[in-house]
Amino acid sequence: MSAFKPLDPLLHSQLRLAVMSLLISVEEAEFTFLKEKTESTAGNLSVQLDKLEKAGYIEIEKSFRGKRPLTTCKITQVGLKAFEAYVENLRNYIE
Amino acid sequence: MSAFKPLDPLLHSQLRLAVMSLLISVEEAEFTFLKEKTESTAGNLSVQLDKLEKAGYIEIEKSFRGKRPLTTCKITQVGLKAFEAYVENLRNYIE
DNA sequence: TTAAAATAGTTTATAATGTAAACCTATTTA
DNA sequence: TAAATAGGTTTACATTATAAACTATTTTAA
Repeated sequence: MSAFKPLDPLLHSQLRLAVMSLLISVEEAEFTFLKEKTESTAGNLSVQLDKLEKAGYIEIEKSFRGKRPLTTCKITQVGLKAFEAYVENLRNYIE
Repeated sequence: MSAFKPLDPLLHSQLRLAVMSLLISVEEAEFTFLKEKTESTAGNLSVQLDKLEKAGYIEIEKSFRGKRPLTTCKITQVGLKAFEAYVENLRNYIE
């Protein structure tokens, strides 16, 4: 019942979890927005977004706003499911 | 309000979190009990218990049961506070 | 008008971390 | 008495997280 199931290592990471948490509520967010909200460095954020994308948890779209590059992220269905499963699992550890 | 405060790295670890979770409910547990419940290897558990002890989150007592070594762990007040703070913080990420 | 600073990131190097394999010592069993 | 079991610890390795350094473009200041 309250067995400790493995916690998805992709989500059990402070910054990636914060990113997913944000993406769940806004459903589309810019790189700079995520950077500000998570108070992370750009380098760290860039790396972690890549990992989430490679896992299929988020989609990253690169475009331009005016003349400047613009990176936009949104959560996928796979990502949403994974997040929910992670939270459900985690509850057995903290409740 | 829902800022992402840093998650205590000592607790944001699958095995250590499971151990703390167990110790909160039983308040005294043997090495082998923790090993079984967490389904960890002895080596891994040994290392993680050391870290928790060095942080002052648990107390480890070594004795003998009959002729065999017996390692008993219990959570400290510091550990309890840290766990509660961790969980409180974590809620901002997952709720 | 060109040097400096800012924007929006990516790549790379490093340090920390988690994990299991290998190891140790004593005890029990065959 | 040899082999297996109990109860761990130490160590080596591979994975990670993180920030520093870097790239490329654009805006601002002198």
